[in-house]
Amino acid sequence: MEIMANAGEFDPARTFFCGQCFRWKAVSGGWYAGVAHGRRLFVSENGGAVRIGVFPENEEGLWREYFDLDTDYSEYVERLSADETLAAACRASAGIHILRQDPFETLISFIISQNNNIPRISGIVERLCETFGDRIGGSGDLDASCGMASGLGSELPAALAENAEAYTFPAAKRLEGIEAGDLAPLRAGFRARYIADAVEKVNSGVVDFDEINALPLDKARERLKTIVGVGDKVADCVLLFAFRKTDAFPRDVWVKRIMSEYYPGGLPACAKGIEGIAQQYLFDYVRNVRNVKSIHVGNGE
DNA sequence: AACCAGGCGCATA
DNA sequence: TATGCGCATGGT
Repeated sequence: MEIMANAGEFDPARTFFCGQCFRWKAVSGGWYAGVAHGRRLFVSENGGAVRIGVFPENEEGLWREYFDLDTDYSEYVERLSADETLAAACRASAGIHILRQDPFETLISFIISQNNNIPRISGIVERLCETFGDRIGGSGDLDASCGMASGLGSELPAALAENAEAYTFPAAKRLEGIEAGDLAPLRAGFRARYIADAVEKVNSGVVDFDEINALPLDKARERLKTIVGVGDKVADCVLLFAFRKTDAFPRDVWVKRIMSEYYPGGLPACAKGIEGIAQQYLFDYVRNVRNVKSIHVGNGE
């Protein structure tokens, strides 16, 4: 299917590699492959048109929501550009969209992310999916997808054939009763017991995503933090990347460095209410655009 | 061979 | 409230 992104800019690479998700990868022909909502998904963009290769084809609304294609990001950029540094970050990282990811997947992924690096985070998440998820992209799906893809240009079938097989992220129910020891194949280290605690609290209803979604930010954050291994940063990642609470403001070490360098007194007034959006531009800016070595690292000189 | 990685829990003052 | 340290694992 083809969808026109509202107000132009949607950049798949910026969106997928700005640190909000861990399962998307670039494949051939300008396509990106990922898994969401239990589907194998291929995406490309050209001149404002977002092409989505997925089966079944009749869920456009779902993908509009997942990719946030109906939000006008130029309004965010315009607001944030009142500040010089944010303006530069927005320019450099144009095309970022905040995905609406599954809450459980986001929670587990960012528990895994703590004191960890991105390649290893992705590896642990992938092993979780391979071990406990459902295999998708079998030959039946492939045939259906190739038929579906015929209107999307000749590039997709090649990209698809090479990357057809994938595993869904397991639902919490699938992991019911799991203990840290059962997660040994993931090689998640000390995070295994955090994952187990999250699974237990989600399945028992102690942590209820619908309730959390309806709560104001502070209350929602506190609820998530009842899970062992979830602090302010992981909680805010869930609130921003799963519930799209734009005032959530995950402070990782990179954002902290930016804050101490540019905003010792806090974000400027133009970011009020959209701190999370500002955070994402800033994070991508220092990690993927600006020379990383040029940012002030450490506390001394 | 130390040091680091999208943090967090716990101990200590 | 504010520091400091250990933590599993894997890559430089």
